[in-house]
Amino acid sequence: MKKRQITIKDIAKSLNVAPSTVSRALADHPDISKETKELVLAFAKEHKYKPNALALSLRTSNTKTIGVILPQIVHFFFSSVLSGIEDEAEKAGYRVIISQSNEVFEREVRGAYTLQESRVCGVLASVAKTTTSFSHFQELIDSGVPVVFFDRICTGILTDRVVVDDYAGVQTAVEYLINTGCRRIAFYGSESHMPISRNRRMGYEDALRKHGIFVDKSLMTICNNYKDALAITPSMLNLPEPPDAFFAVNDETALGILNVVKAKGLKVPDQVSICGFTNNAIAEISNPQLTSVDQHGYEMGATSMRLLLDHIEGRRESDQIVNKIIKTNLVVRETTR
Amino acid sequence: MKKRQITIKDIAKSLNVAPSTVSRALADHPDISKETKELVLAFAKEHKYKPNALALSLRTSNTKTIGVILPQIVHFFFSSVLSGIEDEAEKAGYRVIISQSNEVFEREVRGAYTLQESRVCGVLASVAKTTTSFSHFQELIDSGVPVVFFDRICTGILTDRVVVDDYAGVQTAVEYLINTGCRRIAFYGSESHMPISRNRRMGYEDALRKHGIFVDKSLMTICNNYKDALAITPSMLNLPEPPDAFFAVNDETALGILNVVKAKGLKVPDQVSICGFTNNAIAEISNPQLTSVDQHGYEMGATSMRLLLDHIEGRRESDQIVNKIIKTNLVVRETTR
DNA sequence: TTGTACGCGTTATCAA
DNA sequence: TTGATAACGCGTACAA
Repeated sequence: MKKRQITIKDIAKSLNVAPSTVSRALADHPDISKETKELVLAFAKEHKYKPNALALSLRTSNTKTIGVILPQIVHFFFSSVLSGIEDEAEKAGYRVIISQSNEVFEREVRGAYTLQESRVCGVLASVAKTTTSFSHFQELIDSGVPVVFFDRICTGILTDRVVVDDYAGVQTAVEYLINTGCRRIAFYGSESHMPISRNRRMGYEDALRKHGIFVDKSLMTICNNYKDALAITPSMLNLPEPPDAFFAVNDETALGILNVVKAKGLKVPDQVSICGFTNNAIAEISNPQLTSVDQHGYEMGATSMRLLLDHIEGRRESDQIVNKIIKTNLVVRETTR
Repeated sequence: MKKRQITIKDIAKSLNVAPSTVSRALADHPDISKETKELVLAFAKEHKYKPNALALSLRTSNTKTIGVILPQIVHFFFSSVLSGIEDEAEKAGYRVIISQSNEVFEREVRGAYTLQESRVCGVLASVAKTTTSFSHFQELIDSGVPVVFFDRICTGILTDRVVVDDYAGVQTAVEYLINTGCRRIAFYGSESHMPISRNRRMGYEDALRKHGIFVDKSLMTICNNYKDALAITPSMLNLPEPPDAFFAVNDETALGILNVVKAKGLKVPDQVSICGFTNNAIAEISNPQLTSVDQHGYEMGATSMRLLLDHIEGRRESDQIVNKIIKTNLVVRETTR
């Protein structure tokens, strides 16, 4: 039951004028007489005329649309970023098409392809964990579609990036733990090849070294979710020299640790400090409230979008690459001294 | 530096054939000779030809795009729904444009308008709290754009709806509390005029009445976030006859209650039972783990999308209205007996 | 087997 | 002040 929407032609026919006249009247062109304008405007309003964005885009070669490729919408961090992107896009009069990869490489590629078919003006992307080949992104850039990577960037590709200062964020947090008296600090990280994972690990190691603390591999583990944290933490606590603090690369993991530690009867933060990363909504809600490194997802989204718009609207040399770094900040709550 | 993408015309010119020949070759039309086809396909592949979705949409009057209007992307429930929508849309070959209202009426209206300009094939919407006039949705429907409301529906408008069985969900949960020995059950709800709020309240009241328990207004309060729960709960506990159980319309609120109750030194669930709604990721992570009513956001999104597709692709009489109800289920964890 | 012409909805250009 | 025309990229009915 597809009802065709009313067009300029329809208005023209009904009013016995030329389509071009209607177009000009609607655009408030100075050449059009007051009477014709009023006539057209009244008719358009009555029949709820809405310009066809497709036809407009085709004519102007400008879709006023940007595409977002991200791993998972449901994650707090990514949905925060998306929210920032959408708010900023709407302010600038751009539409937003989303494509979630669900961490599946093939779907990410398909998404990039579809966005290009849609002739988006630009793409904001955060790559899937399984992605190791980046030609789908390179193809976008080669076709003249600006791409800005956020968070999970793509080192192989020369383009704008917006990242959080993972390294400094972790280092600051770990130093805080050290300064509050912790000496055996465990690190729960991701094994991935992605820069963010490496940066966080380095931030941890360097903080220890800076304070002359031995980097003990037995305190470092691959663990980045709640369930695994429940499974792994008991053995950590049973070490001959157990940790007196934990740093986790996300808040779910930190809460897993917290729950195990509490169940063991250890006092938080008196005997064990815990610090997470992201500053998820859950950090504030946990008990005791979780100390965490705020990743400012919303701001990252808004910043990425603004960067992309600079490109799209020609406010910047296109061959100039910008790397924005979003400052993290440590939100000290109750799981640390 | 907007580089124009390669078109069928470009290919035609380079290969000295007519555009229509290229078009047919790309579509694997039987009339085209093998040689020409191979020639065209090879050239297209080499130059990374991608069909222009705009031109195609304009020709076929079919954008293969759907629009989503929702209050806030960052909420766990809504991002779950969105994820379900996107997955189902991608399966069916549809693009997804998002528009978040941030609970602001004017922005919701603008979103509906923009989606109509984009000539979306259909719209999935959940209305803002501040929305009391619905003409922007009616206008979509009047223009032949099918609309499916999810969760926060619009009673004034005759169209498909997908809701969770709030009433039954709450009733079941409250009955569970009653059956496990609770008698003074507090209710933390929303004051809104929206059906979901009313349904939940009725589910609560009816469960009590069914079991011959007096509906005590002093146990019912307007409270639907963590902070307010921290503020309000102490006075609840100081009532002459304090509650022995709490039901909250979302999980953040339930956790606020939980934290206050624990701080008071009351045993959960021995002295006080607590039940939330949504079954947020945080429910599993809290300590003790929160009993909650699972709202199945992802499934709601997927179901809504499928319903919309039935409409769009003509698999259903367009004047027939469908109300889908997503069954909730009570996930009993550790905050209830 | 391939080419020509048209239309989808719009606006800029030129002509009247 | 208004109208006719062409073009954006594509597919298809019709002609060759």
